[in-house]
Amino acid sequence: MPPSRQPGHATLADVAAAANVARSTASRALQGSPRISVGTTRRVRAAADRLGYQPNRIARSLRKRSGDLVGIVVPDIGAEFYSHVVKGAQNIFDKGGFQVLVLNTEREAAREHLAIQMLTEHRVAGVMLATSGDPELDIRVPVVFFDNVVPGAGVANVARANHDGMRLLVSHLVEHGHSRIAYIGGPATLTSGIERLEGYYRGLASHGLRERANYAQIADAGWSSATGGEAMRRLLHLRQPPTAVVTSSDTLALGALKAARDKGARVPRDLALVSFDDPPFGELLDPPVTALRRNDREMGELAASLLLHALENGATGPPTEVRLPAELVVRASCGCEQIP
Amino acid sequence: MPPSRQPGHATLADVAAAANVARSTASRALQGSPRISVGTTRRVRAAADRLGYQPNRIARSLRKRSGDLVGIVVPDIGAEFYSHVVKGAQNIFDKGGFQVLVLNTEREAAREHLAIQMLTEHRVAGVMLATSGDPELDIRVPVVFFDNVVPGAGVANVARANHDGMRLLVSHLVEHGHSRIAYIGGPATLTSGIERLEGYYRGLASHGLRERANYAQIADAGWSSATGGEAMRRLLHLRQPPTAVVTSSDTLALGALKAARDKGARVPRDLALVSFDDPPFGELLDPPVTALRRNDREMGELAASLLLHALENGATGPPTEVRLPAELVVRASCGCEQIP
DNA sequence: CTGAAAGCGCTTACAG
DNA sequence: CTGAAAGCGCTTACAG
Repeated sequence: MPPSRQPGHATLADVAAAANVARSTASRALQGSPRISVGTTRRVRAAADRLGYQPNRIARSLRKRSGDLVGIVVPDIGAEFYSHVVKGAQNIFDKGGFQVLVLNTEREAAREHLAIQMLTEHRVAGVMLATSGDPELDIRVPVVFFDNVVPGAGVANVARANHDGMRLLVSHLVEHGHSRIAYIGGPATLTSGIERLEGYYRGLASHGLRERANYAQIADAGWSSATGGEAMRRLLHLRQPPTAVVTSSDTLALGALKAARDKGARVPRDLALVSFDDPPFGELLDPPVTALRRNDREMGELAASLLLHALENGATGPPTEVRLPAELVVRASCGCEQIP
Repeated sequence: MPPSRQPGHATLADVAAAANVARSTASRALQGSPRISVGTTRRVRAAADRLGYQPNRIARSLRKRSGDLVGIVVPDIGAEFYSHVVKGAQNIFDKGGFQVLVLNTEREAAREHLAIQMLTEHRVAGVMLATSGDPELDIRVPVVFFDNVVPGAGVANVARANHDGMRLLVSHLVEHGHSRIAYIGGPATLTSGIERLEGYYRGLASHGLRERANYAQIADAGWSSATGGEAMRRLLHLRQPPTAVVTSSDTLALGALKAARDKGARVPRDLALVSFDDPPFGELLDPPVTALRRNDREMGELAASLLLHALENGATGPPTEVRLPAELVVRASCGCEQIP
């Protein structure tokens, strides 16, 4: 026996009966098919309104063998960066008529794996994924990787210009006369961890500066402020501490800034600080932090557009590889503006 | 003609054929039904593995007439508060076996209406909604309202202790000797806008302070920093400006702080400032801001738990009304700690 | 313990 | 222009 009828959900059959037509006719009328006469269409629509008919998308998806769901998988929806990406992406998917299933992985490969599986079981049309490094990715639908890139995979890869960005930051510190420039970044396991560290080294090299022992400090996988602070403390305890630090995220910058302040180091007088990822309200910090402009929402919009395009036109050829350009926002923590 | 078979998606029929059993048996084996012999179960599972079978949840939902989707509707997923709520809620739904469809409304009633309709058409099991005031809400599934309360509606209402929180803030300023205390808040149309303004007035009253003309300034519906700044500028231009300001959100506080600083008002020496909703990294601001501790994630977890409970046990009786308690985090902007 | 059959609510070739 | 029929991929009474 099927479960009892849910009250409050008229079906297409109900509408058809009320309008005195076949289900097929009702279906077509509701779709606005030109094959149905205007009179019938009107009658069906009226019946649907009268009954408060709301089509069952589950049934439609099953029958059409394609739904209007799309998945976004992120390490942490609570992180500003990801929530902004999701927002940007949703803007685009909305216009494309897609609904968004958001999954959190907490940066665990196992959860990422489950997330992908769940999305597959829901037969999503496509996926936007900021991978945390699931080693055995098995995605059977079009996927756009963002933030962390999987070269050559999916229909597109969207990431920031990590190399350029870091070099921009390092160069700016060099212009301030620094040569003892340290680095605080996330683990060098994923795109941004690897590329920003490389960018730091290249930045040093391009100015003829040498790499110093223990000047590259690595925080935890969550790029947490706490471990950013610990990294800063380690740097300050070095026999020859740096005169400038570049952090590879806003969260790390904030932790580092607080640690420096707690240790009595005045920024930028005793220690200059610049950061990837402009901290929210960076201009209100003490001191205001020089950083790279955020383009979180743009990344989401771009990634979503690329996915949408693939969904509509079919994926063709190798993945599109996109880098969002870096732009420096100069404030005081680098030494540019004097603090009163 | 039905659309052609999608490659890469084995069906239950495929599994059954491979295991030499009926579809019904395969289904039961995969569900771990005790009615099926261990041998058969093993055989079916092996076949499923071999074929990479991933059940079609769309089909299952249609047949069972209930799915594992739940909806969360928020005004702005990019806002820290909402992204944290969503994260907390997802934690809970995850454990309950539900997937989360997140919808943005941009604070527009029309979009909220569409969001609810979309969720209904997807036959979600329940909804968590931070309403922006859609006047004709028509939700046919269990709903938990959060942040903005709709008294008596839904299975539960979860909000912060807005009255208590504001009075806590006002009282603290009074303890610092202030009597000219102004307010910057969001529009008094929704729960937090209304209740925080009321809380401000009650706070004044409970200390025998009178309401002063133009001391309650209202920002825009997005509680944006920009309009918070404008409100602060209006206050500073008053013939008799306040000596202390309480803002009803972190974003307003940040805008107000910046405006005050730009006008040359030193905080807290010339002007004390306290805020609802601890700003992220409030301790790193200049000056560190005294505020109410955030409990965003808790709100999400609580709201989700209440919805889950209703889903499992059926909604019974009037809605549960929950208020998350307010707690003051004392820093420097109120005048408590002296700035060097 | 297993299977044949019905049916969830739609859409769409096919026939008229 | 309209309708009867099939079928999407499952689950579950019912029968054996």
